[in-house]
Amino acid sequence: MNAKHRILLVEDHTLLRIGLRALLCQIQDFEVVGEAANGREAIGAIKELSPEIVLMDLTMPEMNGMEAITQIKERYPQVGILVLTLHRSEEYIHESLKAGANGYILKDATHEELCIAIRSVLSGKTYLSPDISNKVVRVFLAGGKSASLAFAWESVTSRERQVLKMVAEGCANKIIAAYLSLSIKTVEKHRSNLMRKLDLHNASMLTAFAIGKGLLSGDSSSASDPSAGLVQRQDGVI
Amino acid sequence: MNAKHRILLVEDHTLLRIGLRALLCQIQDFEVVGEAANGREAIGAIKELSPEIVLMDLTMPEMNGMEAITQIKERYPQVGILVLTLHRSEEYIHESLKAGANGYILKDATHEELCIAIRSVLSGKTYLSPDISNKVVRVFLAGGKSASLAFAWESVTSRERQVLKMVAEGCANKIIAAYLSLSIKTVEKHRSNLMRKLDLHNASMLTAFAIGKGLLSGDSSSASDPSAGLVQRQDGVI
DNA sequence: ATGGAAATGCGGGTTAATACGTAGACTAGT
DNA sequence: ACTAGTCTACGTATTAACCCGCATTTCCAT
Repeated sequence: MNAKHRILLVEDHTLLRIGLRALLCQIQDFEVVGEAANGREAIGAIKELSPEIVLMDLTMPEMNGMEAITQIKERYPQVGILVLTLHRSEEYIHESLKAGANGYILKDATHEELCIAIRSVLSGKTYLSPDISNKVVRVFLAGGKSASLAFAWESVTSRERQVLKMVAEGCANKIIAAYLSLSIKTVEKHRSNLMRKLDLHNASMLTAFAIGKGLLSGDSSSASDPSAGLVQRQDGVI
Repeated sequence: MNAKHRILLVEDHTLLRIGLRALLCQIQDFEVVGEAANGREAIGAIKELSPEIVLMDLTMPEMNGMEAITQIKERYPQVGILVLTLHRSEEYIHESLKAGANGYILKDATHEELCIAIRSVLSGKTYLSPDISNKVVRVFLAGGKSASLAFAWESVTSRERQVLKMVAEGCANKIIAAYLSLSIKTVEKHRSNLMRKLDLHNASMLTAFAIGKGLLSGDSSSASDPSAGLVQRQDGVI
């Protein structure tokens, strides 16, 4: 009866990780048995430490949260996964829940909410932050309409993603064609297909979409670095 | 000699804030005298609590860190300000230091580094994370070349920013002209001036820049989700 | 007051992007 | 062998974007 609940923290921001540990250790029946700074470490840590629940960030180097969740749920389906992130977008929520997350809570939650969320997941329930559950409910009421965007995205082929990435980086069709050894006409076709599939109607929208998708500049910190996405490929020298 | 150093936490992510409090309270001579979730609250808290040092995030609602630092240093120049953020971009570093920050540390720093940074600022020194000081030195060696982007941005007029925002939202010139009651030619001119000033050469680059600058309120998913404006309250546990 | 910057607007011209239709080559699955 | 999907590519046409110079008005600061 004295056994503490074993918690694993997966979070790349060291200070937040240590802070969370300090916070959770104050709770009588919680025990932080380990920490990991990315998805790969997390999987190793689960094998070794067999925690009951994992608190997981989504945007991390090496292996991101979504992939990690998928792999963890494949190998250790009994482990509860509570996503702890700052991302409010339906994109992340949808992907996380689809990957098998048992809860989704925001980093601006309170201490109390975190505890409630952890206990919910420990007892087998699914916990969503109020903001998050609003979105989920709204999509549910809308008949999963916005899931159509996720569906549309899955219909985008890898070649098209490649083109999308370069478009978002500011490359002109001519540059993309040269870089990928294609005809401009082909690039235009890919671009046109992208816009049709995603229901976007110009280069700006494609760029905003790609950035939101995280196609540019791996980590979230440099996602808000104005100079990060603007690579020097516009020079045209390949 | 038993007086503890008075610390104020300014950070919008509640969990990190509480975690930091728990962390810093473990140090003998540190005392967290207050917390604030944005710049406006921070200024009020300083007036009331007169801390020696402020740990401040940069990206916050209501009033962001940069503005807050400027105002705090105007009114309470004796208060040390240590920026604690996840942003590694020269943009933020430059702006923060220019506004008067006494230190700049990243959220993936360790517990020990945080303590060292706080003590450095308390003793009147300037502390920069190793990664950060590297960048500062590099820019210094390059003769401040990359500060040119920050300078360029300041030369962008408010009307141009307005146009930039709409361009990044995917609006065509015609739409922008109608919305702002302008001639298409004028919009084209603003757009052209923006591209010249910022050294960007098409709509995609403008969009990426604007998103990096945080000119767009919503994320990409809500940008392509027409129903994203609706909100409703709902209980957390489902 | 007078110069400078900002905002607005036009003309003329070039280039790039977008829309739409068509179609061959290739791959993978049935 | 047949089918479906993707990647590739072209043609044609329209629209939007981009570049350059110039002019006007307003407003602010020296």
